[in-house]
Amino acid sequence: MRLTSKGRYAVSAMVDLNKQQDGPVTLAAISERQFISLSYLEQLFRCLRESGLVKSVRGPGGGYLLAKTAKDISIAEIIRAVNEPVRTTMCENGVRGCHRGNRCDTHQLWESLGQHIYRFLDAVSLEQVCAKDAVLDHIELGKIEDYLSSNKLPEGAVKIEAVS
Amino acid sequence: MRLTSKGRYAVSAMVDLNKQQDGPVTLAAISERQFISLSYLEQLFRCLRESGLVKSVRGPGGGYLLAKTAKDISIAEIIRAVNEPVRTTMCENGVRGCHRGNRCDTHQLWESLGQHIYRFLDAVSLEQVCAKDAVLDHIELGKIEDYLSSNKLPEGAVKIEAVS
DNA sequence: TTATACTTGACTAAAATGGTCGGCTTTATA
DNA sequence: TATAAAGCCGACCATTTTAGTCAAGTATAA
Repeated sequence: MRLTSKGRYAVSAMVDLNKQQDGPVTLAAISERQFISLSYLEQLFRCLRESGLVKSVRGPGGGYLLAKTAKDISIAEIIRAVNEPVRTTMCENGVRGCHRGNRCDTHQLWESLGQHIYRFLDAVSLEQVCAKDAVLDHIELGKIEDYLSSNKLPEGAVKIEAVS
Repeated sequence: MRLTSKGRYAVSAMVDLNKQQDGPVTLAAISERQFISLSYLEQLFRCLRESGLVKSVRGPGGGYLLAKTAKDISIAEIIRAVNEPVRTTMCENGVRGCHRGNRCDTHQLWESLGQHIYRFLDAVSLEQVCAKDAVLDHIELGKIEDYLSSNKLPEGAVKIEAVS
């Protein structure tokens, strides 16, 4: 998982989609409201659909709908959907640094940070972002404590590609 | 503050520097150990010096030294030192989205995430990263709770440049 | 005075990003 | 059943950013 503006565009689009009440929402409409080019939205929604976050209705009157309720969609899922699966870090394949047997010093730092970011984004749902007076600082703190105490490593955690 | 490999290189170099015990450390030596090109290190250390994290000794036998103790240098400082100051997000200058008076929906999300990352990196010191058996997950959790309860907004927090 | 090491600025190759374009398929409805 | 609305899909491309090189300095210990 990487943090790029592509992911941010995707989140904006999903927020917009969630706010529209009835029937399929066309990309053209999202494009106008969010100032994202239609072609780019097509790219993003293809990813979102393939990840099972939205479903499409073709033909006139068609558009996109959320495939699950907003409460069950995390921001992490959205961002992951539009980014390529992470390449393995250099720490594993030994191209530079972190090789010849000695584990690199900063490895754990980046891994820890990556998990930290992942936990944050995974703990925030689309619904929470859409809520008018969401106070994310408090929302996520509780969740994060749960994660840490449960000690499970979230699959697909954020990779801060380590270099040496 | 941005998270790029430039920052990761800088952290690796600082870790290396801190591990060398006596006297100034030459960039040539760091270059060899960390597999970072000398020219690139020069660029990085210029930033680090200008930010007051290291000091240089010129001439033969010269090199670089930490300007403060490792305990007093946070990873956030290192990364900030080698990256340009953040441009204001689009949310403020109204180029696209988030303009015409209505504050963008995702603004708070990215701001919150940015602060979250910042707090993490600010709570970890160079010394901790160098410590052999550091368990960052636990180290940072305590500190983060302090931050949240003390309610102060760290200046220069991480910006996840918001787009809409 | 010379070799070592930092200092500085200009330049550049490669990759990522954020798109565009054109043509296709599905389907409601007139 | 013709047509237009909408999604689907693959190829392509310009710009920016990143990571790095190069060349020409300056300071200083020995």
